[in-house]
Amino acid sequence: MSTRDWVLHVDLDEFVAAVEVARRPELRGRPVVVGGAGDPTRRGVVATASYAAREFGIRSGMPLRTAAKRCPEAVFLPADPSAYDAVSARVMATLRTLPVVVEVLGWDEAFLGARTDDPEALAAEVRRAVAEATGLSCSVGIGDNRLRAKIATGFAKPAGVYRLTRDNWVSVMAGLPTDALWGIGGRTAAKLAAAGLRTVADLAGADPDELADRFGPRMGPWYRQLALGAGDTRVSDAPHVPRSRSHETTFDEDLTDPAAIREHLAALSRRVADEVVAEGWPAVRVAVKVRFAPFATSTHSAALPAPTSDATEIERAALSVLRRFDLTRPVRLLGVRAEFELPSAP
DNA sequence: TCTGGGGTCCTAGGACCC
DNA sequence: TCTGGGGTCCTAGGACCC
Repeated sequence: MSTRDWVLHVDLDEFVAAVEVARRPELRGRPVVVGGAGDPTRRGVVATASYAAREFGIRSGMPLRTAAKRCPEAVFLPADPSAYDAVSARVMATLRTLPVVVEVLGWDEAFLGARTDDPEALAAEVRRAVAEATGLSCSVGIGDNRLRAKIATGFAKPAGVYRLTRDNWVSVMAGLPTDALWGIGGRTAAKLAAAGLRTVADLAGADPDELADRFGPRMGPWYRQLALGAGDTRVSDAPHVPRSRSHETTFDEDLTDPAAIREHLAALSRRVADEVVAEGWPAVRVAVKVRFAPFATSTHSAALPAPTSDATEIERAALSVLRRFDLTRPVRLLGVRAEFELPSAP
C-alpha cells in the first residue's frame, strides 16, 4: 500500500452526555438529556441526548417538554460549557500528540491531516489514544478530502471507523437524499426536490448553469460539487479568528415592560463587550435580535462610528439599535452580537 | 410539543458614487 | 425631461452547522 495524504474526521460519541456520565457514573446507560436549564418544565430544547435517550425518540433540537413526555424517567441536566471546554481541550491535546495536523471544528470534532500508508491503523490509534487519555469513545471517518471524511464519520458511528473515497462514493452515496451531504439541509433539500433533484445522483447529474439560476451563482454549482464528493483536502492548525461574538436569551415569561427589555439588553451587551475585550480586537458593528411572541424574529444592526472595545460604547450602540424595534409586542428573546472587521486579504 | 444558543457564509435590494 | 450602467457599501434575512 502506498503512502499518501489522508483526511481523518474525529467525532466524539454523544460527547456532552458522555462528559456528564464520566463525572456521575451512576448515569451510565441511562437516558440523559442535556439542554436549557435542565428543567423540562421550562423553555428550552435538547442540546444532546445520550444513546439510551435517543432510543425513546429524543433528538437534538426537540423541546425539553416533549423529551420529558417521551421519556419521563430521563435525567435532565443543564449544559455546563466550561466542563465540556476542559474535556475538549484534553481530547485535542491528545490528538496533537499523534503524527497529524489537527484542525479543531468544535467541542467534539476535529479534522486530522496525515500522510500514511494505513489510515485505518491511524484511526484505530486515534480511538485508542482518546479513550486512554479521557475515557471517551470516538468515531473516525477516513476520506480523500474533508467532505468525504466528514460524511464517513456518520457511517462510522458509534465507536467505529469508515472509509469514504472516490472509489466508493457513488456506490455509497448515489441513492441517498441530498441532505445526506454536509452543507445541504432540509430547506435546500426540499427546494432541490421541487426541481426534481431528490438523490445525490440526481444532483451530481444536474446542469450547473440551471443550478446557478435557481440557487445563486455560488451556491448552485457548489451543491453539485458536493454531490460529486468534491472537497478541500487541506487541514490547517492555524488558530481560528472569530468573526463575531454574541449572546442571546429566551425568557421563561415574555417581556412586556420596555424598561425591563432595555435592562436585559444592556446586560447582554456587557457580556458581549467583555468578550470583545478578551478577543483583543475591536468591534466594528453591533446587531440586536428580537424574537416577539409567538416566534417572529427580526434583526437590526449598525456600524459603530469607529472600531471599539469599549463596553459603554457597545452598550450604547445596542440600546440605540433597540430603538428601531416596536416594543409594544411581548418579547420572547433578546440577543446582542458584536462583529469584528473581516481579516484583510494578504 | 411550541420552537436554545453560538457561530459562519451567501444573497439580494437599496444607497451612493462616478 | 423621458433619464445608463457599473462598482461598492450597508443592511436584513436565509440557510446551515454543532
